[in-house]
Amino acid sequence: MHSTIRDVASAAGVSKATVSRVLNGHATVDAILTGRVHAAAQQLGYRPNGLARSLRMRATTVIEMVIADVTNPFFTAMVRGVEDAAQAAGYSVVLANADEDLAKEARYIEVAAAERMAGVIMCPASETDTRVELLLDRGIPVIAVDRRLRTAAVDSVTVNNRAASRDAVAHLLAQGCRRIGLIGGLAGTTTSNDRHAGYRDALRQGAVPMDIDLVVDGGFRIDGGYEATLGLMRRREPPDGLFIANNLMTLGAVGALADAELRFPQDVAVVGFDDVPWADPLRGRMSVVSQPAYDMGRRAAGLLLRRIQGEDFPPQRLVLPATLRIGASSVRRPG
Amino acid sequence: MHSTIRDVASAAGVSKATVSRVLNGHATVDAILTGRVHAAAQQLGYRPNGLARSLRMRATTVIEMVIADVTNPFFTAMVRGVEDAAQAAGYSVVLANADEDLAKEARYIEVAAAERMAGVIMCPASETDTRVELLLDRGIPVIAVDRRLRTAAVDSVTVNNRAASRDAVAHLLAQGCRRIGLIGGLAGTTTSNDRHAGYRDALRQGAVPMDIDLVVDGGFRIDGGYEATLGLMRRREPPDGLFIANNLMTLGAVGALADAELRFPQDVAVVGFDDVPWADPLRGRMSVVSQPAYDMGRRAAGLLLRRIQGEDFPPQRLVLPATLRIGASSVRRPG
DNA sequence: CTGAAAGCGCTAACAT
DNA sequence: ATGTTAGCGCTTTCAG
Repeated sequence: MHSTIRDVASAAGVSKATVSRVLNGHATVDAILTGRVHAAAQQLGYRPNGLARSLRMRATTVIEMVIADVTNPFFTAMVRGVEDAAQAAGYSVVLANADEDLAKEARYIEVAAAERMAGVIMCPASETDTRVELLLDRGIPVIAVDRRLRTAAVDSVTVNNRAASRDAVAHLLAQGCRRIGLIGGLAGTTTSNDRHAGYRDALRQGAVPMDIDLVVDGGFRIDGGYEATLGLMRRREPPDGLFIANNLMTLGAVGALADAELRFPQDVAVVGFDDVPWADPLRGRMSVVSQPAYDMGRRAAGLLLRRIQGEDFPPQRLVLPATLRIGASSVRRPG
Repeated sequence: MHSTIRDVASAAGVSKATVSRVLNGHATVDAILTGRVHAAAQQLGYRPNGLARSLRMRATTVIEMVIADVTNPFFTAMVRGVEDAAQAAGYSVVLANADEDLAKEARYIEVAAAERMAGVIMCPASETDTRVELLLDRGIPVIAVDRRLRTAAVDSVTVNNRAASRDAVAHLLAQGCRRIGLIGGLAGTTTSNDRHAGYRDALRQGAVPMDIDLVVDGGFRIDGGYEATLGLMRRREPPDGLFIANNLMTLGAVGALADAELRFPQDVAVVGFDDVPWADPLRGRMSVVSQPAYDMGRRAAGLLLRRIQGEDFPPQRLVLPATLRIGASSVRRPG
């Protein structure tokens, strides 16, 4: 079926070692033999068996990226960054969709461990329960991106979630909002916690008492955002401002407000975290905290590649800036 | 670092063969030895090396899914279908993002070939130039999904693109449209060709002359749809109807119409192919041809699994139904 | 029922 | 500069 290095060797009249040397350029080989090897390989359509090679070299050239939700463009933008950096270094990256589900995530971690992948970049589904030790125990380097891990001393690439969230909520206060609702993310993730903390910071600084009834979780999903918003806006005393902890939930919120026949910013001022995907229908309208997704991916890959190459350095915690970008959805008074 | 089968064997006081037999349940092994093996494996945290196992067994348990564009929810919905079917059969699926780029696609095909993946499901970037032979030559089964391949006798799972497109355009004609623009996809893909053909079919059936100036390509991308729409609507004689060959381009078109201060269906009636992602902001408004994305993935995986298991049958061409779902965006006259 | 040995395809000492 | 050999970790005959 498929030819092996052995077939190439005998076709070229040399030893397997010579074929290997020619194809990997590790040592200098006589020009004429080199030619014969290339010709034979070409003619036989030879492709090295990566499995055998990896087994022997105790190293793969594939990176696994475990993302929390393939349908979220924020993650797919990160993927692009990872791919570009990895491919420039000769690695390919395969994606695994954990779907915010610890069991699925664990399965993909097992795959990476079993296939002895070169390294793993992941957005952990949980700060504490993600089974990253299965990788670390085997010496497979791991980088956490977007969300940190509490369990282990792994490098992370995140944004300043807390400060950016504080700014966002402070902006709502400056617009005159006094009852600001929080649509939170997935409990157990650092992004969710940090954004929540930023919300509290802003209220404290603004000397606005926190009303626990205005804090609802949406699980980082469209439906969650939809339900949470509807729930909040149907209260006897609905909020006059809304801070929403991710892009998907913001979309859900927009849908919910439309269904409830409420307008923003008139009925409720809205700020979301992360750019809203497919923003065209809402173009320029939404106020959001914008994140450098592509760059986060690139930096994470850079860190991972250094670890893969065996470089040793203390665990890094890269924090990139996320910035509030104000659109119409939150502006209630001029200036 | 990580323990091998050898370590487990000596810890349990048995041979490697016995460990293998216990762990794979292939043969009956004495209960007491079985217990010792499990205990040793557990205690050492033993995980089989998938590379070595695959090398030996000449078979992996990983499926690669090459998708044309990770940012398109249509593809990610298919991914879910593939994952569910594959995992039920004990396979895991890794994703590769070809980004509608033949070079990237080829690289991921090489990865699948090198890693001897069990099989590949792909949405080929080109009907003719996608290098599937690299897989087929190595006996790795391939299923084309969403788009067919012309090159080889590979199974495919698609929808009735042509007929559904004809219906969509016929619907626009029934609304009184006489100058219907087509925003086409990516040249070289069967979906693009078939949807184009359906458009022509409808015009012919409706005895409406085709105006080549109304046919523009948008490359299946948001920007492409945006530019194409803007270009069409700025003509001296702009179209009164628009058929748009995929969801992303429909979003771009919606944005373009907003920017041009045109309303639909009043100024131009619009039908798109495939559900519009994040439809909430447009909820219920868009007329679209709806595709069973999840099911396409599931069926593709089913076919692939049969091929992987060595079953031999003539190349299948599964065609699932796509159906026109009429919303407000295209309705101009009652009834 | 269990162990010894061979071998999957490759690379890297070690010889020559 | 090239060939020979050993071995990566696993499964699977083949003996016993």
